[in-house]
Amino acid sequence: MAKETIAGLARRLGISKASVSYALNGQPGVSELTRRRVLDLAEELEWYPSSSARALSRSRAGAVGMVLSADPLLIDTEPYYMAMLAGIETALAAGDVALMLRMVGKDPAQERATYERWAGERKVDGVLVFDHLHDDPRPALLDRLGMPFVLHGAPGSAGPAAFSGTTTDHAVDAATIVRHLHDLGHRRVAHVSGPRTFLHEEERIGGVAACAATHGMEVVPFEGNYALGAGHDAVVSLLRDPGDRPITAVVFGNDLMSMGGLLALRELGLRCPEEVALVSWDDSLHCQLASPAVTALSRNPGMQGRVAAELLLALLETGTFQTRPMPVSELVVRASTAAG
Amino acid sequence: MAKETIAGLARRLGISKASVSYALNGQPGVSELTRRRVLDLAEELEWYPSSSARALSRSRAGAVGMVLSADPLLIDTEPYYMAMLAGIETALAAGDVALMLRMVGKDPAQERATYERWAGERKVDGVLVFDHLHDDPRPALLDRLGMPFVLHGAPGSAGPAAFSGTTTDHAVDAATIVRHLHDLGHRRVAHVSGPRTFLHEEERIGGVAACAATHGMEVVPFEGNYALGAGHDAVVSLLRDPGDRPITAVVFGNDLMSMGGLLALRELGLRCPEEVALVSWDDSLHCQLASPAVTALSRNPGMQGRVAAELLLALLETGTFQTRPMPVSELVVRASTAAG
DNA sequence: CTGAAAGCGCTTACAG
DNA sequence: CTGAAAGCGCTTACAG
Repeated sequence: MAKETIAGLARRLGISKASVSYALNGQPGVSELTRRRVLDLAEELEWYPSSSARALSRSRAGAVGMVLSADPLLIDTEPYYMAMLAGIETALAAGDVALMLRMVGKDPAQERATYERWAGERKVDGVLVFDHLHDDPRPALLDRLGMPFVLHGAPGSAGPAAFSGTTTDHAVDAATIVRHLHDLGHRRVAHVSGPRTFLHEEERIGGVAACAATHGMEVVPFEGNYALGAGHDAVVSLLRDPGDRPITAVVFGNDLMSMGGLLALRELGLRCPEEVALVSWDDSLHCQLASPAVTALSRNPGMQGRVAAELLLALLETGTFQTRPMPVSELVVRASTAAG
Repeated sequence: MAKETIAGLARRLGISKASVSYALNGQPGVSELTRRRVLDLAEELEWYPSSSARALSRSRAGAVGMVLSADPLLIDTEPYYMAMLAGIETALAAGDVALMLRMVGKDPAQERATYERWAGERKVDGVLVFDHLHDDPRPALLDRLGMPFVLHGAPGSAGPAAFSGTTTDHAVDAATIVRHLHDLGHRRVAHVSGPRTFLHEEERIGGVAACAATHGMEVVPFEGNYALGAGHDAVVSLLRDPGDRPITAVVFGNDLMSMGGLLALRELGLRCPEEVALVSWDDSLHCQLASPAVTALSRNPGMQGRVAAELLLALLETGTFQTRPMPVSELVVRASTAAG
């Protein structure tokens, strides 16, 4: 079949291209009868307007982009991403916007190059950006490029921002975790965080320290990189040599590090939770399946993704910035912090 | 900055739009000097050609699509998808083609509607299709739509196909697993497969049965749905009441069902591997982290995704169908099948 | 409510 | 090697 066009429909119906266009887009300027005839014919022919022609004349791509910048090591194992993606796609599909996905390594230059290219080619109308960094160059870059964006996961401590984003109050989450450990009698705990270049990790570290101080607890910080091995190494270096005041609980920045920590405890012959309790800052199937199952903060990545996507759609629609705080996370208590 | 166009570049350089276009696209028809001046100016201005204008005039979207049609339950937990996605994106990025991602529920109508829409709008130049089904309606649909596609994971038994695809010889993989269990002394095993609507599951079931027969082993089949609960329920119903000839090993169609099976064994008080051995048809971090760690077939989803994407790029480039067999999978032996 | 026309920003024969 | 022009398939003021 030769590809049908709007001109073809117009000819068949004996009307002008403009009328067909108005009818299709719900614009005024056509009678209801004409509109119906157009819509019926389009359906009968299984015809859809060309996305590139539409994009060109509207100066709107009808798609948004997302760069997944992550360690190849993590990308295929971190369940958080996939859950968030599902939420994002759900919201975008509802708004009739397509998702363009790009995966690059941990090299920040590649992420920036992708944004420059997308902006130059007008390939996407906006982007979703993740993990607010210290001195994050991306907001300024995207502003310069005229590319609308939503920053997902900015720390809650930031004031009214010059851009759209979801925020999480990590200090509250930190307090939830610390209080839980305090209630169980822990007085000296370790906090194995992700890299401090992430603002949310800064906020978590501060939150854990502050809440611990309030409760007269001591915190030993350890900076990891979210990989399994980092959790393992952290536990080995923190717990191999207990000393006189041993650490009795470890809080991990994500589920993979928690799993690494669990493996290390086994190697060291330390029993969990009797000798060392574990808490993960992200919940996932890994935490549920581990033995002992790991107590974890349930952060609902699917919902977070959905909200971030909705903010982006709203930004594209109305041009106004919005900041939307995520609900406080819930701690799912499992065997790894069972009362000793 | 007002958005630069090809006309603007031409004016600045005092040449025609055509020359600029030829220079950018590596076409003959411009002097080397002119080409350099164009390229240099484009770089200086950080200018890229508009993707929609290009798509419209070339009748080529510069993107391919992928519909992830899966249970919401599985989508956020099945690591196989994410790994494959990474491989796909790697290949596409190298070919300068964008990836359009769409997630829909398990409803096949939604997947088909997406293809119809994409074809009508000429939003993508081709699609990647997964999981060859019995009487799969998708190849015929895509042919009718004139949409090039690659079918990933067709069974190896199919003859020279009328379309491009990667194939896996599941019978060989089945034999690898069955022989391993036979060597360990197992004579009565269960095979908890995925749905039989998938051709590859048919082939696996047949392969397991055939190889077992050769070795004088008995196989109890059980049809699952790849979800954690299915693995759990299978083990409960197969092993709760051992009888006189108990099942001593269970083969699961994917990692999630394996994990469910492991949980069920624990509940039933059956020791693994001493009383019941476990094998998973997919490897993942779950298999590595489980205790006992689960013996699994390592299928390299990243490589599979990469090859499928390369086939699609080749198809778009040359228009010729290719079938590419995947290498035989390797069995990673872990504690769940340790010699009793 | 309808039609003729310009415009979105490229690519590509076709003359020179 | 270069320039003027048509075309890709829509949208959208502008007249009627």
